[in-house]
Amino acid sequence: MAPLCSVFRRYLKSKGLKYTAERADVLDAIIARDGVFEAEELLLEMRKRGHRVSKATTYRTISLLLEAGIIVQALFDSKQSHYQLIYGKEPRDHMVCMKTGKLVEFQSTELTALRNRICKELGWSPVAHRFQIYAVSPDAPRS
Amino acid sequence: MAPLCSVFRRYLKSKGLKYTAERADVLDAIIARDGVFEAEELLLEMRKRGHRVSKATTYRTISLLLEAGIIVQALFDSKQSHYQLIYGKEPRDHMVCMKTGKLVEFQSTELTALRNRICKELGWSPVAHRFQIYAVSPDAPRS
DNA sequence: GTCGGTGCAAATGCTTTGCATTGAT
DNA sequence: ATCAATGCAAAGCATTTGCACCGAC
Repeated sequence: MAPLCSVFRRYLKSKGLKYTAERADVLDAIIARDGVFEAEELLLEMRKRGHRVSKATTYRTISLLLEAGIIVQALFDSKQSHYQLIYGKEPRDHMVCMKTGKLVEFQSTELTALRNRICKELGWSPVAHRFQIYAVSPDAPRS
Repeated sequence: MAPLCSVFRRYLKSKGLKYTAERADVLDAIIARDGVFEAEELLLEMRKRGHRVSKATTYRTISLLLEAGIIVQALFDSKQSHYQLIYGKEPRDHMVCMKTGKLVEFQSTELTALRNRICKELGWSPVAHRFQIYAVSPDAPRS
């Protein structure tokens, strides 16, 4: 599997765009987080490493990474966007604790199979899906 | 099954709040739409019927209906919130066409069973879930 | 020297809030 | 009288955009 930066570089090249230091910084910050992240967290991560990338560039890079299929939008509860590195990984779904906010990722091939079956019945061609479970984790204080 | 307005009224009463004409208007508009809706659409719907409810009150009422468990947030793709009447209905999931934007609702007991199984394995107690399939509908023009 | 890239600040657009007024019990 | 509800306009907040400047090829 090609390293992420070359995947991104290749994508950019195909669009006549450049792989700049700022774009590399954003990608590095995403790799460092390795999980669900928000735009603001990337800014903090980069600052921590002494890199100053503007908010605008960060958002613009996130946008490119989405287009490239390297990251996807993940959670869907808050108003804020959450993203997640996806390239080279199995798609992951999320379970969120309604009391503690704890987030657990899981994957289920059964789910994908079910999705494909539902699509087939209706004559649609599946592309992707999102599944999020709201639940209470065992370590939540019982009310 | 109790009519929606009494469910709402009962909820409000339990919180020491009132069932006002404006709140009734919002609920009526939601019932009239019968599907996924946005705040702005409710304002239009109400205007169409000659009711003037402010944007602020509409949002405040949506908030109360969410608390009451009468509606839930539905789609999760755009920045905008989408809601859906849920009380007295089976939870419904969504399939969105990536080319035409067409929206289809479906329900799957299998999905709920799968959700419960996943929770059980991890020791969590399931409360709710959301599932959205991204696909291409058969009536989309092939690229 | 032409394009794209960047940062800044301003704009956007949905949603929320502060506040003065109004209404119900 | 008290307590909540309403409408308006202003504020919030994540995200996007316009613009001037910079740099690579």
